[in-house]
Amino acid sequence: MNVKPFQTVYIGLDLAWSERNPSGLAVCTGTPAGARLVQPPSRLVTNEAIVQAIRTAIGDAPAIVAIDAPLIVPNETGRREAEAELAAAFRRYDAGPHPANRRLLRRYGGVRGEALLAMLAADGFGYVPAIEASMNGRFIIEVFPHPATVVLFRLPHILRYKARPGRELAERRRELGRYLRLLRGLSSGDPPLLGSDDLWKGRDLDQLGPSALKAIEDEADALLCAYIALYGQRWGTARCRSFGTAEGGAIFTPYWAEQA
DNA sequence: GACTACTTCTTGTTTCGAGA
DNA sequence: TCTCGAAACAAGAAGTAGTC
Repeated sequence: MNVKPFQTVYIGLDLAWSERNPSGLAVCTGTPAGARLVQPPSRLVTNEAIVQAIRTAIGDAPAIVAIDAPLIVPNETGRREAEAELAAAFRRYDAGPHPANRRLLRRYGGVRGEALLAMLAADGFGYVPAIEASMNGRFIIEVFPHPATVVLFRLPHILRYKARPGRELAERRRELGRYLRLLRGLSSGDPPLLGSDDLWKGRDLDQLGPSALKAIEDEADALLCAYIALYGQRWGTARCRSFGTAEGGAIFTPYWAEQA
């Protein structure tokens, strides 16, 4: 991929906890003033495929990879400080994060995020707990889409588009359709994300089953992760906040300007 | 056999009702 | 009023049953 000088590549990765399930990946390029989607969201399975896709996308350019998955998990049991703080701030919006610990993640083959960090370190990437405005280089951050949707789209609670016991397919379709419309609206956001206007437009969600909906969810979350990276570089701590610590794991998310 | 759909599991917090 | 326990809810993934 040919990236213009001084442009940053913003990569969103909705990372599955194990390689048994596909992960969504979206690639945008631009500057803190705005970016364009250059690679429509896709789904990849293995760590190798993900790393190769990232290497192909970034070339020699600086890049920020925003990953929706636990990256630093030092605790054997319980939950991380980041999850406790995030839950306290966003629980009223039903955006409580899933507890992550090594014992739980061992069921899925270990902390996949740590493995990816190690693989991408060879390409000059370093883990950071937060993005500062206009920072330049190659960074990896951990993000969580639900709080981001609440803040970016000013929602009273999260969009309930994920499969849950008792949640009807019709509700999932309705909420996912709403989510996709909001994502397309980022073309007029601050910063704007262009090129996503036609995404999923030809898909009739009412005709899709749970698996097809899940695939679109993964792609949509990947796109939002990429936008969080762009948003973070645009606003930094003025409109974003990092929960937790670098040592114990941190989750970076857009935050209300008056409270960030 | 491959795919889809549904249920269950795990961890931790919040809410609500019952009892002291 | 306070404490305790049960239920509900969030998340991602595994396991199982059903269908083609």
